[in-house]
Amino acid sequence: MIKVTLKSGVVNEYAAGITVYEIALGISEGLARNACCGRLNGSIVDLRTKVGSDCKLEILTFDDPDGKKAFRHTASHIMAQAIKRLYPETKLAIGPSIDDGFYYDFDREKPFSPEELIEIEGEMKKIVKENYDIERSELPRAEAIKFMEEKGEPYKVELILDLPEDAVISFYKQAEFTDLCAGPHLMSTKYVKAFKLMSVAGAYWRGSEKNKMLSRIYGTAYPKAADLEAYVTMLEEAKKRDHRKLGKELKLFALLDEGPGFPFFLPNGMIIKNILLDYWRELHKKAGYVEISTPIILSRTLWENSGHWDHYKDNMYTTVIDGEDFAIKPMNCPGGMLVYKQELHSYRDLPLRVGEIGLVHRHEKSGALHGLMRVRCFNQDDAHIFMTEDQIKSEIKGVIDLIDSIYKQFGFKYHVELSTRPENSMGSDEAWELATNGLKGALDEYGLSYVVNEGDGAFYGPKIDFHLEDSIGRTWQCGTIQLDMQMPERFNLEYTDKDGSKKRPVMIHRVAFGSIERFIGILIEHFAGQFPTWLAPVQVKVLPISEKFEDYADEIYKKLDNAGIRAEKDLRAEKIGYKIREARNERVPYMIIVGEKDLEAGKVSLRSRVNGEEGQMDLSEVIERILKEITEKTN
RNA sequence: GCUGAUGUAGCUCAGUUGGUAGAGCAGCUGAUUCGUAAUCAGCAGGUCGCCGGUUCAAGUCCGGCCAUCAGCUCCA
Repeated sequence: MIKVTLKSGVVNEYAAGITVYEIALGISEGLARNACCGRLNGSIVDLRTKVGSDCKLEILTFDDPDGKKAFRHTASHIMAQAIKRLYPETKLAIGPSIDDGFYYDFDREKPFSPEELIEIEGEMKKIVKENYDIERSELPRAEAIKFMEEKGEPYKVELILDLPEDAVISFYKQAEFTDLCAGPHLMSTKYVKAFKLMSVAGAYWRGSEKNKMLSRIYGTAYPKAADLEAYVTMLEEAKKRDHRKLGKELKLFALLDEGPGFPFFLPNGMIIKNILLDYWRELHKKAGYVEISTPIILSRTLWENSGHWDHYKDNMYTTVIDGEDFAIKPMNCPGGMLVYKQELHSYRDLPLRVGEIGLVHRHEKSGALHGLMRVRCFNQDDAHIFMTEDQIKSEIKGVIDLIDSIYKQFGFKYHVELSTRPENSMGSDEAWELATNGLKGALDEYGLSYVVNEGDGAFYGPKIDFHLEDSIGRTWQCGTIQLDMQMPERFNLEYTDKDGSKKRPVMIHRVAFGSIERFIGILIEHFAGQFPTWLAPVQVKVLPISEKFEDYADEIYKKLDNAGIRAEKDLRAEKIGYKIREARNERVPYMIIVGEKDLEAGKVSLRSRVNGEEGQMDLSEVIERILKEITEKTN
C-alpha cells in the first residue's frame, strides 16, 4: 500500500501502481473530467502516470498554468496528427505550448495556405470527436532512434541524439500518431473542445538563422468555446488600439516609404513628445540631474575607442567628412565621456548625474521594424551617472525609484530582468562581479523581483531592464540601468579623492522612457488614444451650435487659450451632432458647446469624454477643472 | 536578413476568364443655421508601389526591386 497526500491535506491509501487519473476519479468525477495533469512530488506528470510510492499529489486543471500547458500541448499533437493524415510527406519538428496557445513546426515543400488551415482544423475536429486515448510509453535510446528513422522523421532523430545519455525518452500515442514528447498530456483527445489555427509563419529549425526555415502553424485552444471567443474578441479589440492605426487616425506620426524606420512626428504627436520631455526635465531637475547635448556625428576613432565600432559597426551609419570616417551615434555615452573630461572633477562632485535627450541611429534589419516600437532612429532619455564605488547601490536605487515613479504616473505595470555578462565582453572578472553584485544588491534592497538572463548583458556591463506590455501582451524593453566600469577605463576618466589621489569613477547608463518613440507607441495603446488631459494634443474643442454663435465661441476659445489650455474651435457650418462625432473620434477630453441658451445665460454646456453631457455651467468652473487635471496629471 | 502574405484616390476598400479604373468617407463649391455620434447637392481627385518582360492589349500574367503586415533571427 502507498500513502498519497492530496493537495487538500487528505491522506489516502491505495494499492501501488494506481494511476494519477484513478486517484483523481476517486476524489470527484467532475474534477477528473477537467483535469489536465497532476503535480506529483512537485513535478508535473500525466494523469496516466502510475503512482509507485508514498507521494504528494495535486490535480491540475486548465486553470493552472501547468494544466494549460498540458492542454495546449495536446492540441498541438492533434494538429500534427491531422497534418500527417492530410499531408503525410510533412516532416515534424517541434510543437510546444506557448503563452496564448501552441505551435508546431513542420518541414514541407510548399507552405501551408489559409485554405489548408481550414482543412487541418476540420481534420482536428474529427480527431477530437474520435476520442482517442493518449498513451505514454518509453523506449531505450537506440530503439527510439530506430523508431523515428523508420517513420522518416529526421528532426525527431536529431532531437533524440541531442538528449543526454541517461535521459528518459518518452513517446505519446493517440491512435495511429506517435510523437516524441516529454509530456505531460491530457488523457484523451476529446477534451480539446475549442481551438483555432491562427497563422502560418516561418521559423528557423532550433531557432538559429543558420538552419533551415520551417513552416510554423500557430493555434490556440480552450476547453470551452466561450473562452476561445473571448480570446479572439480580445485580439480584435487590441487591433483597434494598435499604435500604428491610431497614430495615423489621430495624426500623431507617420512612417513613410521614403524613410523606413525613420518616423515623422506630426503636430499632434509633437505635442505629446514635448510634454513628455517637459515632464522628464522637471523630474530630473528635482532628482539632481544636469542636462547636456552632444553631437550626432562623431569620428570613427572615438567609436573604436569606446568599443562600439568592434561590436556594432554593421549596425552603424557612417559618413566621410574631409576624407575622414565618421559615424552617426548609436549611443550617447562616448559624447558624455568627452563632456566629463572637459574639466577636473573632485570627489565632492560625485555622484554627477548628467542627462541627455539624445537622438541615436541604429541600423535595424528591415524585418525587425515595427511602427514606433522598433525604429532606426529614436530619442533616448539618457543619463550617465559618475560616482564612487560605494555610491553604486544608493544611486541605482535612486534610478529605480525614478523609473518606478514615471511608470506609475502612466499606470503601467512592468517586470524587471537582470542580464549578466555576455560571451563577447570586455573587462576583468572582478569588475563584472562588482558590477553585477551592485545591480543585484540594489534590486534586492529595493524589493523588486526579477528574472535573470544569463549572458544577455551589454558588452561593457550588466544591466537591469524594465519591460512594459503592449495591448496584446507583447512586452517591450523600455527602461534600463547599466553599470559600466569599462567606458571610464577606456576614456581614462578620473576624479581627485580626499587624499589628493586620482581615482577612476564608476558609471551608470540609464534610460527611463527608453526610446521616447517606443514609449509613445506604448502610451497610445495603453490609453487607446484617449490620452489623459495633461497629455492630450487638444484638450478642449469649442463647438458653436450654428454660425450665429461664432463670436461667443471665439470669446470662449480665447479665454481657454489665455488660461494655457490647448483648445480648438470648430466654426464650420455643420450640425452639432457632426461636430461632436468628429471631436469624439479625435478623443478630445472636453467639448464646450455653445448656442442660444448659453449665450443668454453667459454660460457654456460641457460634454466630457468620460461622463458625456454634463449640462450648463460657468466657463471659469470648466477652466479650473481642466487646469487642475493638467497640473495634477490626473484623468 | 529569412519564410509567407499584402501594396488600387488623403483614408477604408471594390475591380469578373487580360479589353487603358469605381464606391464610401475626407477635400473643394453652393445651399442649409440646426442643442449632443454623420444635412443635401455639385465638383475635383489615381504613372493601379517602382522597374522590366509576355501580349494587338496588363491594375489583372511573369521576373526583379522597394515598402508594409505576421512570425523567426537580431535588438548596445
